[in-house]
Amino acid sequence: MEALHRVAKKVSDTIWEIPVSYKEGMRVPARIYATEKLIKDIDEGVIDQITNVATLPGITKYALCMPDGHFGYGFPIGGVAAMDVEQGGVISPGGIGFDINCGMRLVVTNLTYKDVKPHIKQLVDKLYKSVPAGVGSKGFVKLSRNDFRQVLQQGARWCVDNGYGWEADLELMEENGCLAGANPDKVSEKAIDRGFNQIGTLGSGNHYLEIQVAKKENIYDRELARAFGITIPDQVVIMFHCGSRGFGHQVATDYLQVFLKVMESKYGIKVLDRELACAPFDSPEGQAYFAAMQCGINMSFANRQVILHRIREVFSEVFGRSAEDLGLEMVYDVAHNTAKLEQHIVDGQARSLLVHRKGATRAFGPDMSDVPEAYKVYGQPVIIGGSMETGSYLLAGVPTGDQTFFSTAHGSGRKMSRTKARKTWSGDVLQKEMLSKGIYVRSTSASGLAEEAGGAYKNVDDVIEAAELAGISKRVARLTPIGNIKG
DNA sequence: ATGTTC
Repeated sequence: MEALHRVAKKVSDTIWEIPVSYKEGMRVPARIYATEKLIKDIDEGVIDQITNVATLPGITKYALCMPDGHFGYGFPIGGVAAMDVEQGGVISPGGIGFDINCGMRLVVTNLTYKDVKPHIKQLVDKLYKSVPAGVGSKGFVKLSRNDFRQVLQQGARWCVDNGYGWEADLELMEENGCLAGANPDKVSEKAIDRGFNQIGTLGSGNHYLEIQVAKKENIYDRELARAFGITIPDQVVIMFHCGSRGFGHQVATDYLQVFLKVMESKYGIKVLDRELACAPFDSPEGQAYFAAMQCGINMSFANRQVILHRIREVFSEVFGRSAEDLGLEMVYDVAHNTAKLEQHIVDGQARSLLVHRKGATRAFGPDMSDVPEAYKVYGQPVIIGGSMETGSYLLAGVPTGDQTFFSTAHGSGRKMSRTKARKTWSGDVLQKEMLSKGIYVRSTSASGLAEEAGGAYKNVDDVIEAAELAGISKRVARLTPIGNIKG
């Protein structure tokens, strides 16, 4: 993009740095991760947004934008910002996203493409019924509001204790599927009302559940693939993408209002965009949002856990074998809309940082804390949802990820607005075209399907290449869709 | 993303 070439210094083939002189108030430079090829697809607005982020109190080292970055609410989607909580660092809902702990889960099977192909229509049709999708969808798990508060505190553990999943699942999730700081007392009744019947639901927009094939020619690192459970040629896997539904949305909405009231009057913080509303992490308001936001994180882990349970039921029914027998085991579960307190070394000093990742995935390298024992020597699995037409990726974190506080991309990244995508494609035609390409897709909404057309996204291969060249994650396997339920 | 404009 012309504008970025003009304002940024090219630090390497994949890093563009905008200096603090670009805009008054910038505390640190902004860095955008992209190859020359990707630069042309980056929204002009991303430059403005990421440099706004660079003015926030406590921001450390850089305001970062991942290679799938695009325009978002306040922060770009793909934004990463680490705030030093001992230096007045802030917490900002715009740096986390409305869909708190929107994330990805990947599950393997011991089936091959040949095994699954004759059943794909039946599998997708049954999954479509079992995993409610679309706006306003309700789950089959019937909870009281007080049960739901337990879910908010316990996350995926609640599900396993109540028959939705296996003990071994918990080990294979970011944070083991639960953050301890969640406090339901900091959540509004309205948020509880919106969320208590949404456990086990997919949602809408770019949320989906997909059956994919790890084609043998698309394995980039055989050792890592094996470690992560991809062991047979043309193995079938299941990937899904969803979040905290109306619950997380309400938590974000509630605290944006709280922060707007106190930000300037009580804390003297001025932001360049109201969408960057924030409060000091160490303030009562900041701590309350942090505790409520962790409820959103736990709700979302629980949501994905119940969906996994439903997937196991459907596969078991279709193949007439138990889920254990079908090898329906977790690879991993990653969050890509969070802020988490982490220790990082910055210029040789250990710092306590609140790392905002908004449309960005944590990608811890080998031997780091919270990487499951089974993956410790390899680094954390990173699950990248591409578009439903083109494909997705399994990656791993790498030691050189420290440059982004161990963060990488989260998906392909939109390059076309939803409005424009709706005008460009017809959902019905797209569905037929995808079927002819070997992808059986069902959606609650034809226009919603059109919004998610592959052409509305950047090329996922380019995004992943940029992340690998930059040294923030490495490719393990590319995954090809054969069936998709789109919310 | 979102009871898709409290």
